[in-house]
Amino acid sequence: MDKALLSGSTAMLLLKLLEEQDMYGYQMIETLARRSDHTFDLKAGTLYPLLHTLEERGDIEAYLEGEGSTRPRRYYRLTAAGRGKLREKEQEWRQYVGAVEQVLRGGECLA
Amino acid sequence: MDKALLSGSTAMLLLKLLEEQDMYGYQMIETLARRSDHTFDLKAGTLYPLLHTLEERGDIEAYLEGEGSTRPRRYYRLTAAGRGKLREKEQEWRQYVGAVEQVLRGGECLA
DNA sequence: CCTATATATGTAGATTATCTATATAGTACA
DNA sequence: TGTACTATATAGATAATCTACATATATAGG
Repeated sequence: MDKALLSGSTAMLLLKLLEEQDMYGYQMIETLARRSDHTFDLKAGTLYPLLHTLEERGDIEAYLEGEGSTRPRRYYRLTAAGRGKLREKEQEWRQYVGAVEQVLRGGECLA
Repeated sequence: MDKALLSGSTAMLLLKLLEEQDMYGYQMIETLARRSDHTFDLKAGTLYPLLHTLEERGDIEAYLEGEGSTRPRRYYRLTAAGRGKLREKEQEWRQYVGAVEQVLRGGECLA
């Protein structure tokens, strides 16, 4: 699988996961891998910096769960702004896929 | 339009165009723009280096047309190897799109 | 005639998103 | 005891795009 194809849509996928339920980083990696039949095996070194960027932009918010315990997890929740971003990105995605399909469909519609 | 989404699929689109007919660089930019309703407005600075790379890899071959005239055009043709690459990339593309759709479809199929 | 725009190809440098590798540390199992 | 899995994080490398610049011909309008 060419990793370059993933470029640009990772943030959309993460926001989508968080729209369904709050999650921590490692859980997102697992969920994406499972749901995509391992087409997306996001690396930790890709995910965590991306989460930090999304948090800085105000698209997601972090909170610690199980703070007293030995291993607190850093959960993320989608903000209202993040929900808007998700809608935008979904629309862009549809447009992009449609455009590629139109090229692949080929000469029939050369106009 | 987020340019990052384009990443990785540009080569596939160019190979596809050349499968239909031989083309020169500028013509590919125009054809992609027209056929995608300007979702893909590939820049010259993106296209030409990419064409050179594809040529080095043996996926496409160049030849000059109108060599005597004032402005000869550099046409490209798809090689047998390039045709194979195109089939591979199309398959990867289908898999990638399917995986994204499965994530966007959401919690219904969390398994 | 001159100038701006379109055609046509090309290179250099910046940006961005991914990757790999490394670091740290608790938990589970053999 | 040690190996693998869970969990988060940073640093540096790689790859693909972009913008900006460079060059040159053709065409259309003032």
